[in-house]
Order: sequence, then C-alpha cells, then structure tokens
Amino acid sequence: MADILRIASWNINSVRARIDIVEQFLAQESPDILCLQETKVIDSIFPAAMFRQRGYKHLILHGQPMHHGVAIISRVPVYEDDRFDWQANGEARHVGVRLDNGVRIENVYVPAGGDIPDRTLNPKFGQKLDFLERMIAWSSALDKKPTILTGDFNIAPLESDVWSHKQLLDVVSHTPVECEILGRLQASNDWVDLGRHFHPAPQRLYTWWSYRAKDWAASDRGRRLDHMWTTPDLAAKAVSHRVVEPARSWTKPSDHIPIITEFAF
DNA sequence: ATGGTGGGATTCCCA
Repeated sequence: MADILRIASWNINSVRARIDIVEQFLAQESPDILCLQETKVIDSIFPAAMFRQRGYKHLILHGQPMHHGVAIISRVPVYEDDRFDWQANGEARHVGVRLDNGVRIENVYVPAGGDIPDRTLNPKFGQKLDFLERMIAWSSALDKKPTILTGDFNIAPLESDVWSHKQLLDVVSHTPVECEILGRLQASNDWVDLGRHFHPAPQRLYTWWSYRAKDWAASDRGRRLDHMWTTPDLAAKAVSHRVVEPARSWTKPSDHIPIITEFAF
C-alpha cells in the first residue's frame, strides 16, 4: 500500500487573526504538512497550541514583526534546511525543510511588488524582479533531489490565471515582464506547475480575490497567485491537486485560498 | 469610475 502525503499551502494574512479558519481547514482537509505565508507574527508568540493539539508537532517558524513571515507546520517529521534571503534585506520570505523520505519543501512568499510596474518609479517592483532573478540562480544550480516549491508567488502567469488578461496587462502580478521571469524560473529546473498539470489552461483556476470587491464571488475577479511546483519525479507521484475555493467565504477569510496536493509514494 | 477592505502596530504602511 502506498504512503499518502497531503501537502497544502496558504497565504493566511495573519495566522493569529485567522486561527479559527486554519483549524477548520485542518479538520476538513487533513493535510500532513501546511506551508503558510504572511503569518505576520514573531516566532515567540506564534499560536502554536492549536496545531500541537491537533497533532502537528513540528513547527518550523520564520517570522518577523508586522509583515511577511512564513512557516511549515507538519505532523510528520520535518527538518529545517535553509532560509534564503533572496532580497538581501532581512525580510522573512522563505523557509525550506527536508522530510525523512528525502523530499525537500521550499516555502516562499514572493514580494507583491507595489502598484506601479516600473522599477524606476517604484523600487518595490524592482525588488520583486531581483528576488525572482535570485530564485532563478538558486533553482538553476539545484541538485536533483525531489523538491516541492510552493507558496504565494504573487504572479498569475497565464491568460486564464486572471479574470481579464487585457485589463490586467499593466497590473502588477500579470505584467509581461513578471510572466516572462516566472517562465524562466519554471524552465530553470524543469518545474511542473501542478495547478495546470491537473487543471489545464484555459480552465478557470484562481487562488486570490481582493477584499475590496463588494461580492467577491459575484464579481469573480480572481487571480492565480499561489502555486505548487515540483520536480518531474514528484509530479509523477501527485494524484490530485485542488484549490479550496469555499475557504474564501469562511468567517473572517484570508484574501487567498488554500491549495492542496495529495501524493502517493 | 482610480474607489474599495483588511491586519498590524500606531497615524500610516503594506497587501
């Protein structure tokens, strides 16, 4: 009988504000490993009790005050591997772990990049592009271990990854320069995009809807900003990949929804 | 039509 492993990723937009729906997600989907982004909490006051009570005894935390912050929470043993600073500015945007079976998980929160898609007018946009270039250098030099690269990439690369390709061409997250750079990152290690592996374009597939819409579901102006990529050997072990869209309507929701993949080893 | 909402630590930054 195969070993089943469920791995989820979710930009939670404050793990403290969202602790009840994180618990709801664990109860409903029963992931073995949960990668969180935008935890917005320092490690010393991370709300670990709920996770431990539910059997998630391995908490790999990389937080900072106020912003950003990532974590990998697991009920199977995980061992911290690395925490890259791809912006070289000290922000907590990555943590990586190894599993006993040799699989590596890299959890990343790519900078949003501000509002103006021009690195001279908007330094945040340049920092986002530089972050991705450093990721490409890292990815290009990776060894051949089975690896999962997941998180909030803050880029919706395909036309069908946004509600309107034409209307978002100048909107940070879907500009041609960002889509090109994400394409080079994907090519740099032959990464398989599990979202589109299981739900090929042009199927509708979104993971984020703005808080600013009166009715997010009615307007449905979504974008696919959250991704799970794997090396080809691992993609062959994936049996399903889903986005949990009802989570966008849960009480006090994140503006992102969880994504979850089931692997059979 | 250039707003709108939400979280976090403090009057405003970031998403």
